Amino acid sequence: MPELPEVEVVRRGLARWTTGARVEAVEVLHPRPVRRHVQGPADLVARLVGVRVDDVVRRGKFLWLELDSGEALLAHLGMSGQLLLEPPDAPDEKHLRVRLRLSGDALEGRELRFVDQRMFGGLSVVDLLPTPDGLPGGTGGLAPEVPTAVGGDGGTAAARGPVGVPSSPRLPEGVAHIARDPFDPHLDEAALVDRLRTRRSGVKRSLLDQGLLSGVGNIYADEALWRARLHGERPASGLTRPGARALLGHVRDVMAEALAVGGTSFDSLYVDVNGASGYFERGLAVYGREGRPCPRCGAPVRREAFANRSSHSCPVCQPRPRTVRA
DNA sequence: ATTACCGCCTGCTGGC
DNA sequence: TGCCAGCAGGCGGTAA
Repeated sequence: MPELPEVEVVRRGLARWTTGARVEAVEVLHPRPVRRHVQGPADLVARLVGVRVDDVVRRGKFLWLELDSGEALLAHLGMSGQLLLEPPDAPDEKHLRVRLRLSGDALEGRELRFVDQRMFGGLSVVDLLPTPDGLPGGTGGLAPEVPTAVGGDGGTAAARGPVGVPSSPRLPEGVAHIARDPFDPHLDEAALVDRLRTRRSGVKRSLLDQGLLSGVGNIYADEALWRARLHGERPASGLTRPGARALLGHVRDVMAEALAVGGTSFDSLYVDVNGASGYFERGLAVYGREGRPCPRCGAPVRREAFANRSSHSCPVCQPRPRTVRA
């Protein structure tokens, strides 16, 4: 399930190999992943052929290619989307949805493929609009190399290192409602802390609200809450300012550690542009580990229903809040 | 404005 | 063996 670290790994791969490339041809093999391009698949193709990729930018889990036409190829990986760079003679994946033939020196002939089993994700071409505040819209450019080291101390240094460079001060149409993410240098953390503390819903639900803070999904929400020793159903309004700041620090830390080892690959559904898995699964303390010992206290990890999915936590380190009587 | 829930998708697993 | 319910879950839409 691609969350911010996984999308950033993909962004870096695309930035490295497709910046400056030109789109030669586009083939839409399934209509569903381009459903958000309201003018239809033929229009999407027409807008892409002949344009050049100027930058690859990410905000939260949204990713886009800035095009020299003034538009953006906007992508969301959803649950199972992949953007792969492959030789044209590689066999088509079973769930290949869109193929983009590109020309560019760094590509060495490879084409870009959007592969998506469940089709929650998709591609569209939309206008690039100025940001309301005039600040960069997200993280772009050629970031430092993704470290290939596996294991080690979990990437404490990486948690403090640079994540990317600012993009142009533009956002694709329809992305303005997505908040800045924890790696964005223009995230207003004080304002976020104050806003978080006005929320009446649970702190996990708040972390997952992409309009408040973007990039956090179910995995990293559970991991950050474990680090902060908070149960996800604690009301966000009950956080102190230092408590909220500490929680955001844990969100940033766990995501930076995951990024440093290529992200989390739970099943084969998340891979980088070369098809390689990430290694952070071994860094997870609670997510997907029901019944196994809490790394901190040894109590068996608990799984609870949460909004038609699951939450994982330690029953000792993260006690449930007192049941609130209506 | 905030909050919560539903529907969208496919593949896999477990129970009967 | 086959069938089906349940599960994975991010996000847009909608209703309260």
